Amino acid sequence: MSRFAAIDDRYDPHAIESEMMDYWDAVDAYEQTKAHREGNERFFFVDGPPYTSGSAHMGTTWNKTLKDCYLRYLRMSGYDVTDRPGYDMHGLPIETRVEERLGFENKKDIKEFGEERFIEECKAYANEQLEGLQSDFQSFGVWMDWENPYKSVDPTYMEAAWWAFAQAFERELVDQGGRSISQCPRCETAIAKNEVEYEVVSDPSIYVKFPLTDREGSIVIWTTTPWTLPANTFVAIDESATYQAVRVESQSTSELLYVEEHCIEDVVEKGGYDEYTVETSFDGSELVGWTYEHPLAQAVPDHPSGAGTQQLYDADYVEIDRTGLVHSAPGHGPEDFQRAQELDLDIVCPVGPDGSFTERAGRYEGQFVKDADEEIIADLDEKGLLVNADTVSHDYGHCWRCDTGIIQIVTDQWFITTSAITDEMLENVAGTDWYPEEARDNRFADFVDDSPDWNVSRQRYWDIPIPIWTPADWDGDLDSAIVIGDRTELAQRVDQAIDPETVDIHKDTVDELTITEDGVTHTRVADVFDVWLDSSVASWGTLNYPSEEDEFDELWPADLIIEAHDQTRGWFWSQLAMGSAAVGEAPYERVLMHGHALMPDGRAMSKSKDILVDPHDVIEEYGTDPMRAFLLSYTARGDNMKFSFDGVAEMNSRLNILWNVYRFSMGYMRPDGFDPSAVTLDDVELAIEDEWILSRLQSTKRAIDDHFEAFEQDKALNTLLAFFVEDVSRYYVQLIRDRVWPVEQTDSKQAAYATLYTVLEETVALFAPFTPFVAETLYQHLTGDTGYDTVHMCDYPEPDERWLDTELEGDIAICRSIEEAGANAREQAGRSLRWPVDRVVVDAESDRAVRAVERRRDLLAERLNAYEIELLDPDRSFEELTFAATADMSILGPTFGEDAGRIMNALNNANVAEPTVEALEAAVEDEIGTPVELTEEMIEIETRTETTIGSADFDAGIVYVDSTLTDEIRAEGYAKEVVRRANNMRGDLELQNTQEVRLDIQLEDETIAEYVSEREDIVREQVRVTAIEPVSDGHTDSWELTNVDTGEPVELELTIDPLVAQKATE
RNA sequence: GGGCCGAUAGCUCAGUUAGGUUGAGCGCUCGGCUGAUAACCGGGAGGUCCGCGGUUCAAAUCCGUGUCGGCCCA
Repeated sequence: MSRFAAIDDRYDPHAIESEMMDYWDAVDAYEQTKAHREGNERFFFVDGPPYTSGSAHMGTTWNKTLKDCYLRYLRMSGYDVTDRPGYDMHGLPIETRVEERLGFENKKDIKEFGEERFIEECKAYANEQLEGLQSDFQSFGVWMDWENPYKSVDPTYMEAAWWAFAQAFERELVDQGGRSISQCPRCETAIAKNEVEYEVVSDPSIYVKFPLTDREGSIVIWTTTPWTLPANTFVAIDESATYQAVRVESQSTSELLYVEEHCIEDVVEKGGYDEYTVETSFDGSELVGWTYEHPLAQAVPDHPSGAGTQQLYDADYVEIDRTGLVHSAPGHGPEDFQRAQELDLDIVCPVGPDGSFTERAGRYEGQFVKDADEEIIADLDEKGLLVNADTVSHDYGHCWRCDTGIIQIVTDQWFITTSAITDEMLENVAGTDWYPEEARDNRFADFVDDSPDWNVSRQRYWDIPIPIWTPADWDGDLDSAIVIGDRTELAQRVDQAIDPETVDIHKDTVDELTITEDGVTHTRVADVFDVWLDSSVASWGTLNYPSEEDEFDELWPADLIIEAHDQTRGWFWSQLAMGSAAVGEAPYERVLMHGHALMPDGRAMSKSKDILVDPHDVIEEYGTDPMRAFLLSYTARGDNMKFSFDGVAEMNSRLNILWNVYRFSMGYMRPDGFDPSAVTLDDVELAIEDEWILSRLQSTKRAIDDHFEAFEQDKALNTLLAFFVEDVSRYYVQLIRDRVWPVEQTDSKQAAYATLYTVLEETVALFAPFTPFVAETLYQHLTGDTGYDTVHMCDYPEPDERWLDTELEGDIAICRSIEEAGANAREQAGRSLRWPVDRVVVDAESDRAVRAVERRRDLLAERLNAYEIELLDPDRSFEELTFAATADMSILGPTFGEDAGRIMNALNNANVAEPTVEALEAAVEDEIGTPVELTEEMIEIETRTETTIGSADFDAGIVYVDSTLTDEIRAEGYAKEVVRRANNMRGDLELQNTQEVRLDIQLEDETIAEYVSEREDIVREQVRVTAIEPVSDGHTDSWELTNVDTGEPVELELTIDPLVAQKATE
């Protein structure tokens, strides 16, 4: 592309995005960019693998966009960055999708279909989904190593999990045995607590009497799961609570019930008893050891009945709620299980993996547990043990995939005993840096501290097989179990001949393999891993460890990971647990934890409920760069992001300003043949505004660097946008228009071009990590064949002290606030900026402001269109004014205490003729009725004018605009009115900038015509007029001016004739 | 039920570490410019700082409490 080639009139994100995609492909931009940094310092980033189900949602889009922004930034900063994307492709969610697809209802269907075929179907499904995600991510402009993603289903990766598990086993952090787990009865597998989703459902709510066997009466318990009563083993109470024996009576009966004292009324009401009397009080501790009869003793003859069962025990999970006595079934609930282990009680679970009662459940055998509730309640009623039966709406856990209500049962599972290394994990966490920092200390550390052992086994098909082989009739002794750490070891030890390079190690393959050692044949345990274990090994799996060792030795642990806050329970935790268990270290050093993408109204997005914003729709409507800019302009440090279409549109319009500034610049540089390599900043004499914008550029780069260092890409982007929109577009470009307009190649013009070029070239590079498409387009147009093939090969621009001048920046900041006030004052005076004013008076209150005005008087005069700038230093003030004051509360407050507020108001309202403390004291006394003693520190005096002169405050003073008319002003003003109309016509005629014309001016008012002719020079220069003369064959238009003195309308007719010769050269 | 995070202009967010009269962008509105022109620029109006209570001369800011939203855990 040739330098300064014309760009489209309008910023069209879609057009440039598809153009740049093709361009990047054509020049191998990504590959070149990576090669460019090869051999530099390495940066090890690990991509948290998205799950391969469905297409990318807004949360994933935000996540990947953040990653892309930081990776591009790091690469431009010189690092050789690892950027291998990953995909989490195993697990129950994919199994259930495939089951749905095949029309399966439960595990039996899978067995009939064949495990091997089912696994193939899962693999095909996961790969299909992966393709969709890859192309989504690419369309978001994300640059990662798409040719070479890590996939959790590749044997090389699966081996990383085997290796880690074997390490943990060697460190004696693996255990096997019965535990209370959450079971999905449809999927027939244990599911992790974090896979349980809560939904409000209606369940039975029953109060049941358990008759005491060593004394009169019954204890009362409450439960929402009648089906757990067959497994009742003990009842828990709170030792420190007070329980009471209550005599309850109704028409025919009178009986004694034991409940916690605060629960009596509720139980009496529920039982429908007419009267009650409290007979005795007991400390909770007195109840321990009481015995009762199992409430379903007849229906369930084989109920838990070992030593110590059907007794009352203290337990810390008891809440004073309902009855204060808690039915405990260690075969179901995890807390009950744990307490029963402590108490050495029998643990009985009469429920199978499919949720139906086993023979130990007696009469209920074969029924699905929830279906048996009704019969159990009826049986209790029949025996007179039911106090009350009702229903309750509450949150109940459901399977995350198939939405079936989960049940708690005790089954044999494999664990990594993370609870044994809690301290080590906490120590490892302390060594990591989190952004935001509080997330680590408040949220993550708490979670780590509380986390129980990690159940890593699942009774399913589509995941990494647990690499454990055990002898027939294994007794549970871990010493006789064989754990395999990789494929090479597998090939060496199994009885069958396999090739470690090609063997697939999914369940269907490894289940066939046996290991015979010392005459004993071992077979593999049937379970597969929890899918969370897959991604927990990503930090070495992504480096192909253990099959390749070099990269692991050099890079591990990860320098950075970037994920959302829901990963505290997920990937942040699982990686820490696995790293700690296998290697004793955290696998990451820095964590950037962002929030969730919410709906515009603040609701959570939910695909299943069809509450979502689809990134594809956003891209289609606004384009990728505006979407990226929007996403990146939000803080990535913990907070959620409310998606906003208006926000994306806003970014679109900012990028449009970017586009227009480049178009404006190149529109002059091109015809002038400006050559940036021949004319550099060192070759020209810079004007004050050139020096200023160059300094602003340095300050901006410095701020952006600081923000990136702190993982505040939002502030970096907002700083950059503010610089470009406010400093470059709104100020610098406005200031240099007059310098680049003349046809002549002036030194001033060259200086402006050299400056502008520097600013533009560095700015596109600064934008590159945020909005790669528009940055690339503008870079290519700007540099043509002289630059890199892609802007992403540039070094990220660094501040250059040589151009930094903070004093000048301060001056201009003050001048701009004076200009702003001046504009305001002009509005009051009713004089538009096109008309010059005789004088502007700046009443400066600070020495800093005085210095700025003294030094930048010319600039101010030009910007304010004033013939003269009059400066009043802090000692002097503008006559014809009254004065007011602003209170300084930091002094007023401590001095006057509770009166300070009233005095402040009085001061703020005061209007006095002299700027003295005495005058203000009088005014304040007048208002509040009591005398006060003020000092100068308490107040800041300001002026107020009531004359026709316009005035307005700025940060450090007041600006007055004197709009008195003079003939000189009239002449210039009317001439500019003509210029405006003439140039309007040039625009209508679509004349080129350099096109010269002849102009005929017809004004009906002779006085005004006289004024215009006085300043013909202005018209000639600003309309590129060669001659002002009668024109017979031009384009004519008529206008209405206003007579500034009378307000009367004045007729103006202009005729323009473009010169033919000029046309030809254009 | 518990932990963490959040609530400030019509919208999106700063300001809370360190108490001292609440800011920006967008939108709205009025205007300017008319050589970036379906662009660009300026002025203005918009606030119970979620409610209640407390500490303090003074609270958006500190403390307590409630409500609503998000994440996590039960």
